[in-house]
Amino acid sequence: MNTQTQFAFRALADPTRRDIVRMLASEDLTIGQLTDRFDMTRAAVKKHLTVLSDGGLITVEARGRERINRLKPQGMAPVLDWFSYFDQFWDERLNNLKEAIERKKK
Amino acid sequence: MNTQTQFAFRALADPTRRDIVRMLASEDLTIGQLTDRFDMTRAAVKKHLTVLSDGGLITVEARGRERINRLKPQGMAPVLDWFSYFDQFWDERLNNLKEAIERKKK
DNA sequence: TTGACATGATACCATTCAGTATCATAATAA
DNA sequence: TTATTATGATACTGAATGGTATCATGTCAA
Repeated sequence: MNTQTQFAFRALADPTRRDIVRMLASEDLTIGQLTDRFDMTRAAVKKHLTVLSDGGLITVEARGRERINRLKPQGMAPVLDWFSYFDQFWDERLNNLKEAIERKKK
Repeated sequence: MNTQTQFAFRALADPTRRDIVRMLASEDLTIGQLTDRFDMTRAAVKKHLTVLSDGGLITVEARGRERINRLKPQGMAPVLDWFSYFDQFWDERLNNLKEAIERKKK
């Protein structure tokens, strides 16, 4: 039903795209700079960036002949909103999850 | 790198599987019961359940000739944990979800 | 025991997907 | 201007994916 949610989930389903998202969390990067960090062609990276853009997870700003790819954190909202559906079950069924997150934070 | 994280993300990337997860949040269901709720064959539902099981999101318990599919909320931990990397970027809405999780942890 | 029921498993099909190769275009530098 | 650089776009390929059809197996009920 909600295509935005679906596009965001789909964008995050690929490990390369999740890596890109993490990289863009640290700094804005051009396609060329991102390509340097992966073992694949620029065209492949560009495709991933298109999927991420469709998923609302990044924005692209043209600067001269370069394209600055920037993380758009709000794009993760639909995904986390989906998880919030489970709030009502949190106490009964997600106790272990909370503990797992807490444990990893220490 | 982390195959469990990848399997969980992949399992949640399909809208039918996310629907199944929501249904199982309300009640445990057999394959037949789930099939009644979708417009696809039992074999297709079974495949989705296998993917969800691989992703650690459900458990299956044999009871007689039936298979009880049960939500395994801890399976979402790897996914939410991945998101926690972006703590610094979360806006208010996303923080609210996170705080709701934290609160219920106490 | 026998038949019906719930599921498992496999083969097959169409589509999507991740990736490459290749060529075109726009901007920068010499 | 001309060469180089950064990117866009398209066609193609192999693998994965979502789905169906079909048959086998185990369990329950009469």
